[in-house]
Amino acid sequence: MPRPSATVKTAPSRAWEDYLKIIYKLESLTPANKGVQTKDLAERLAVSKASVTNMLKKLAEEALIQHEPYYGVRLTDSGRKIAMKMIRNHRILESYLVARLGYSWDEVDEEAETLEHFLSDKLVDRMWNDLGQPTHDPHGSPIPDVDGHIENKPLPALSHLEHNTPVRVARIKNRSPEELRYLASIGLHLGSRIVVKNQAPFNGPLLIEIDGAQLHALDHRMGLAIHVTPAHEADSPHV
Amino acid sequence: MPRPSATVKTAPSRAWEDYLKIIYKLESLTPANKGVQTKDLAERLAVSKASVTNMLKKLAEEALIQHEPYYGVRLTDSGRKIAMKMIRNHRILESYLVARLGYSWDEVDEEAETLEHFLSDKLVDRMWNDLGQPTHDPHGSPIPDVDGHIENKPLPALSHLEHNTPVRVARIKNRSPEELRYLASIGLHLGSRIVVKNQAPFNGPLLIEIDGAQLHALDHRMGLAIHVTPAHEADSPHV
DNA sequence: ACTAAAAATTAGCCTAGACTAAACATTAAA
DNA sequence: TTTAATGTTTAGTCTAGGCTAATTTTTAGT
Ligand SMILES: [Mn+2]
Ligand SMILES: [Mn+2]
Ligand SMILES: [Mn+2]
Ligand SMILES: [Mn+2]
Repeated sequence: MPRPSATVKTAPSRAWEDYLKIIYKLESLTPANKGVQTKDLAERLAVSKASVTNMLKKLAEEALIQHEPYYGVRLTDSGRKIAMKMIRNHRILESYLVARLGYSWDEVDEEAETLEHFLSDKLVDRMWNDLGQPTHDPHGSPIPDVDGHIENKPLPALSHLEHNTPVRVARIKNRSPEELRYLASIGLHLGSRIVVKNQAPFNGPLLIEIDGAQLHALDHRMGLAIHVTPAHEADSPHV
Repeated sequence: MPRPSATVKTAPSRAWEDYLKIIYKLESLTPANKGVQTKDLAERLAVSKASVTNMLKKLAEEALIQHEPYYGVRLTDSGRKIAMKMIRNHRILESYLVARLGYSWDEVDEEAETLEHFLSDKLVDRMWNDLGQPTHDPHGSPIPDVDGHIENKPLPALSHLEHNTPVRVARIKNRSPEELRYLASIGLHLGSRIVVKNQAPFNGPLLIEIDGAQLHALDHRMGLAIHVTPAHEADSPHV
């Protein structure tokens, strides 16, 4: 590696960017009075807890995070900016692969997870413009703008809905390729009209109707990942 | 980094791939009885000679090259295969950026130099098919096929031509973005019809006519990088 | 044939970013 | 309130891939 001189500011590495991105994602799942935990980062990044501690020290030195030992970690503005850039790169690339190169929604994440770190601003910008400046990716997740602002409208999950109220699928979070393929196979896509008929007790499976057709039993955890808007609001919310 | 276990074969790193690619490129400039020199690799890769020696040892251990100390280095079949894959990735990406995202030929190399290492086979294949399975990149360089075979037709350079014989530009090798922009600015593109009117002595500049229009003085070294076919052979050879 | 220059290697060092094992701090349970 | 479990940090290692300085080998010039 070309040794980065002490004075010249070197670009953040792939590792740093992934840490910052995951911290961002875990922040939203963290109670407001706590920071993101070392353990959770270690788990998501598939790395030892000691490695996380070690990296957090470096990120804190560069003022990308605030790290209070034993309390947890929070992004600073500059750290958040880098995280948002990764998410923007990721989601625009995923959108492009689906729209222009025939990828399906279960294939894009793997590709994007690596490439997000190596796409130039120019390339991301050109893909985004070529697509008509989309605001959401193929999973319905919002694309941050170039300044790092992101839509943050909380949408209810299928598992938390009143029964017999029609809704439309607006976003599907964090599912594995296998699960995404399964959803597609039962006809559940972004924009699908869903009616929850019933939920079995003890966090049991949901019974749902998809586009007025067949009933399907859907695992409770899957229902947590599927976020919806009221059916009347927008017929096909983003895409 | 996830420690690669001793038994599981790990993918070659970016550094290894760049070494193999540059070795491939230097092989064609090396006399048949010699190997590629450490010094030349160090220069092209912008690393120290000691670093090269060090890496060559590792590449030789994996049987990607044959390294005879003080003599030089040659690719093995498996090393060449990796080199060709990088060149294929690089050239297909460059082609795609020009054809689909409005890049000009001077902008693509920087992007491709990094991304070549991170593109999946699937993505490269889809870009290639989307483009209609091109055989040459935007600089006229041949694209290796998936098995690593590459067209190897030696084309004469402008600097070595008979005067007053019309030719067409078929390939432009290894020029900087600045030089490529200059060539475009004087109307010299792939497929341009050129007549060399004169060459000043002592490797002096060439006097050339471009598409029957104005005369331009062209530096001898630039003329070495511009390769041509006879004007009658194909009107617009690849592109 | 001898010597000087060029090229290559060796030896020793460094940083990034992993790891394990052990020590320490906090929280939850008894 | 003491203890056990959980989470975090520290200490010490390791590999990849760089570096410089010193040494060795080859090549070229006289
Ligand atoms: Mn994704
Ligand atoms: Mn990533
Ligand atoms: Mn190139
Ligand atoms: Mn490269």
